[in-house]
Amino acid sequence: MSPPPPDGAAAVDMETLLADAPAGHKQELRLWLRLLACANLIEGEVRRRLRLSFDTTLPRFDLLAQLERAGPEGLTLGEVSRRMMVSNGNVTGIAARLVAEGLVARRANPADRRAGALRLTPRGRREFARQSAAHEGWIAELLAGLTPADQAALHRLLGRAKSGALAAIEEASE
Amino acid sequence: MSPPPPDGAAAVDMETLLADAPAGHKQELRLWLRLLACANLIEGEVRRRLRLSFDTTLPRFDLLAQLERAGPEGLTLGEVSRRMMVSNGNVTGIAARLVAEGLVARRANPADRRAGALRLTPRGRREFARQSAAHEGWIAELLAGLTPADQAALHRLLGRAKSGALAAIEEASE
DNA sequence: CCGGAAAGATTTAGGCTTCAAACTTCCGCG
DNA sequence: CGCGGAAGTTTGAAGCCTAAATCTTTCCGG
Repeated sequence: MSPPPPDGAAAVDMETLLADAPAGHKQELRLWLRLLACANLIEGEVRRRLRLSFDTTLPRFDLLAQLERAGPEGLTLGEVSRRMMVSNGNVTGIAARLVAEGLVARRANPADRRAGALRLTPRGRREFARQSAAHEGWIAELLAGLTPADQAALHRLLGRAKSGALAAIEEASE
Repeated sequence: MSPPPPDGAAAVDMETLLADAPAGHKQELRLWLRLLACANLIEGEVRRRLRLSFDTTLPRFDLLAQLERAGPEGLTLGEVSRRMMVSNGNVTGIAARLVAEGLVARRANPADRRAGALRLTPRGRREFARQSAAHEGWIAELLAGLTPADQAALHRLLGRAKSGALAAIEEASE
């Protein structure tokens, strides 16, 4: 999603197309497509800037953020995977790259040799501080089209949507 | 994302964590994390159901949707890539798999041998109809936590957010 | 003490995604 | 005509992601 596909042509996304469609179609579908388009648009731009400014990726950034938040104790791989809401095996790979880059260190836990802790190295901490500051600015910039009141309202509605979806998922998997 | 990671443990996502954070942090960031969490939650569930019910994926479904909407003329690869807002090379691979599965056919264009058209096969059309009906129901179900008024308000706010983000991206790339 | 279930982590196979580099075909201009 | 750039597509390298299988270590009940 990052860059409006290499060909610089006018992007006609699915959402725009559906708006023109025969209509009559479900309102929920239109809402969902817009939500998705909106999230993908912003996420893509953030990914692009992470790559251009810091030569890194969103998953790497997210993992560093988890470790920064976790403090000096660090986190196990499993804990990181739960917090990032991604699979276990996925974290193995991302962590391996960050270790190779010297931003993250693994320390064995003598009390439980299965679970080693992941921690930021000093360099990792410095690097994340730089990235994090830029990231926060980007988000503010990308959401600047909304007034604070809009932001609050959107936050509230998304909260409802999230709980509703969670309930639906919960119910479906019984 | 899709399934609360294989380990069935309680998911503590980044958004929840940030809410607990020292506070004082930017409102935009909280909004963004919630938007992302919400979109990922729903998208993940849709992906999961597509896999379980139809043994397919979201990109495949999206590509079929584009072709269905396009009518009997079909679309070139480039046109599909623009509409799906993904890279050119990406569509090559997805289309190749759909062709191998017999849901999509390529037809050469004698007038321009570079650009062949992609079209649904009869089987592709039938299959998409099945998937599409289920998909629409899923979305309605997952968004059922919102009243129609909530949905309308959310749709409107997301429209503003999208335009604002587009403007910011536009401005940044000048 | 010991045998099996449970937990943490890794591996494997397959798919999606991007960017950048190549390739083919088309088109316009000299 | 013929050549160079533009357009459409493909390929390759790298990374992200999942589900499922596997391996190691721990824990617990008998």
